[in-house]
Amino acid sequence: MAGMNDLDPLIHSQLRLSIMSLLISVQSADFVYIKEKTGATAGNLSVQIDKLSSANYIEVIKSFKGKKPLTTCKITKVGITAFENYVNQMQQYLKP
Amino acid sequence: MAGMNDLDPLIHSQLRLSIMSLLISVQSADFVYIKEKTGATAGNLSVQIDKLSSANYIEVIKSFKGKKPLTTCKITKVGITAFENYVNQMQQYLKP
DNA sequence: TAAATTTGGTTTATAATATAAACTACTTTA
DNA sequence: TAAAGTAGTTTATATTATAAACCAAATTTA
Repeated sequence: MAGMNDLDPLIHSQLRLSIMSLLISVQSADFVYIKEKTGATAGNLSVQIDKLSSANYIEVIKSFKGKKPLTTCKITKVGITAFENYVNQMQQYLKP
Repeated sequence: MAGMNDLDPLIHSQLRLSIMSLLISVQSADFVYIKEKTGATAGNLSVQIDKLSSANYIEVIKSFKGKKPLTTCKITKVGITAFENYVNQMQQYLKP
């Protein structure tokens, strides 16, 4: 509770936190995998991936797996830093 | 990332998390004190205290200090449990 | 002592955010 | 070839957070 810095709102949303939490521990993950892991709807996931991508927290690579579209996500250096900051900030709330 | 349980939305909001985090470590705190510590506006604080109170996460006691109204907040047992659950859940996101 | 300001809030309106539903484009299967 | 499935995006709506406006009483200031 000392500093009480604001939590990065871009990471703080339930779904975006799940996405970042997942991507921090893997090389990359595709749309369907993230969807399954997080339990998000496709629409919501699409929107939140866009936001993280716009902030340059993640990189989105669009390709094809055979004839099906494949959206692959990777966390960026900026994203890693932002997530680490979020973790530190959040810890202050959890153990006051 | 294993279970990926949902975070209690009642606690997850930035300001309500701040309130709960503050109240978990003190006997009680009054409106003005919470307002200063969290940096919230009075309006927002009033609304969020109501929500936590409605969920029985905190107890709100209205009295007077001299001639001025005094709103005192205390975390309840329900609130303590909810906060502890939130902490455990959040930890899974922070260290995947 | 009357007017202005401060205190301690609540209520209401608006902005931001999350979510769901509908839609697109293409592919596979019956 | 019609129906169903895959992999998403777009748009509309519900939820949530925030700010602005307001209120009543007390206090300060001119």
